[in-house]
Amino acid sequence: MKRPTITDIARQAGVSKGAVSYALNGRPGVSEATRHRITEIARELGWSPSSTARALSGGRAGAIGLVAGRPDVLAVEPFLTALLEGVERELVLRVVRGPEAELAVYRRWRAERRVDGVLLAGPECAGELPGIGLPAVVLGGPPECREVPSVWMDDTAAADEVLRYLTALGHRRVVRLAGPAVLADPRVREEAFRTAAARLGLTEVRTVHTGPAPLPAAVTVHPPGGEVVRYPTVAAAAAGYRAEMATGFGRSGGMTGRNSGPAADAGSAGHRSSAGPAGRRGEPGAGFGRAGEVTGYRRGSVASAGHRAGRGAAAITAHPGEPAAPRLAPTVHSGHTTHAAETGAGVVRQLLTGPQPPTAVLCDTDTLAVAALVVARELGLAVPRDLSVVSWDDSDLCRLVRPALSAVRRPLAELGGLAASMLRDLIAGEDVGDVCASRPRLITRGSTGRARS
DNA sequence: AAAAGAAACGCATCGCATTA
DNA sequence: TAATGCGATGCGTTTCTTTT
Repeated sequence: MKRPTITDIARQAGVSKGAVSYALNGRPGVSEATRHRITEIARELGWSPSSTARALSGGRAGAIGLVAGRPDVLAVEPFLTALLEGVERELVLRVVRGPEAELAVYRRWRAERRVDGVLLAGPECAGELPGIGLPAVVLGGPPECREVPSVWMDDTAAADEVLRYLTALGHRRVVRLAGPAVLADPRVREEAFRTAAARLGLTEVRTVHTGPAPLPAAVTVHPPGGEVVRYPTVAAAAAGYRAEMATGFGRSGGMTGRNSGPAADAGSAGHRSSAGPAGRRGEPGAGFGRAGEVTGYRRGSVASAGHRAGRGAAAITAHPGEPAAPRLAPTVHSGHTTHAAETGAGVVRQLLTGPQPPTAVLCDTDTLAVAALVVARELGLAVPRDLSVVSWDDSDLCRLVRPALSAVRRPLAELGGLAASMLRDLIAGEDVGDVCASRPRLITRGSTGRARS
């Protein structure tokens, strides 16, 4: 049976389609009696608006988009459900691998007018969105890109609360397991962690990366013999760099052919867990200048982050000194771990069986935290007697495992709601600023206890 | 003020005319 | 006869202009 339209309602009510539209949209232009009659007939006929017709008439898709990178993480991390609970809008969801694929989706959505705007699950592509012409809001990240507003969470306060709590329990050797966090910028978390540790005088805390290392906030490419170019994001740098390569960097010298340079294989190595020339993962090494600036960023580093930059050996400089950007790992290695939990478990095993094992671990995701629990059990360690575990994500998983995990509860639904609201305003042409969601809170459960002396 | 009527939105599809 | 090009039409809704 054909679905009823406003034409059917108009015919039955003896009015024009325009009158029906006004009546059903609560707009002035019809009498209350006519409005009531039209509303009743619409209800009797079971009318509901056609979204395609509205999109046709209004020039709007009536939906927003979310591109989720790191499908492996999505498969196991429950954050998305909590986030979407807050969004409460028609949402087009797409899963891709890597920033380039993500940007391609945005361009296609824009060309097809598939969505009116997008929520960005990270800051990597934010700098590109204004150029593409899609209104966007960055989720979870810090206010970093001036063109794109962010809705973010105060990880600094959360890190402070966690470290204070652990310190009060006597913990001094604390390791942060930095995983492939999806809705937070790992650089901000790292900075928050370091700052809080410094404030508490904790000298034995450190970060170990179990997934991709943080990406730089801004990138400068120094092509051999060419003009220095500055890009707001790694994605932009890779795209620009590739374009430059196509034209041969002004046909200058310096092209040494395929896989030139010491880091040329970084991209083809798949998931690399080791750091660059400095050796230890997650710590600055050779090629680093003073704190806050990294020089000599190698081609392979960018390529491995999902941006195949092409051939050549241009020097690439990351600028973590840009807003809210702490120190960087020396090499941006494999952008996408395929088995986050297994990788995390391996790292925890190394930590706990090595010299000076930590008495507490703070895990970026609940999956990592569960992996830590499992490994501790494998090694015959009791949680929390021998090891305290804190998750930086509080999902159902944290309550289901035994012992239940102490966790930082982040306001994900609130974040989603705020982001959707900001995006709606942005689409309507209003000015939107950065917004900070409620402060994350530490929920203590059975996985944390006094440090073993 | 209330209501009617027409135009517009973007795209797919159809039918007709023209050409090879 | 087949292929191609082009204009007309319809879909459902909103919005603007005109009329009562």
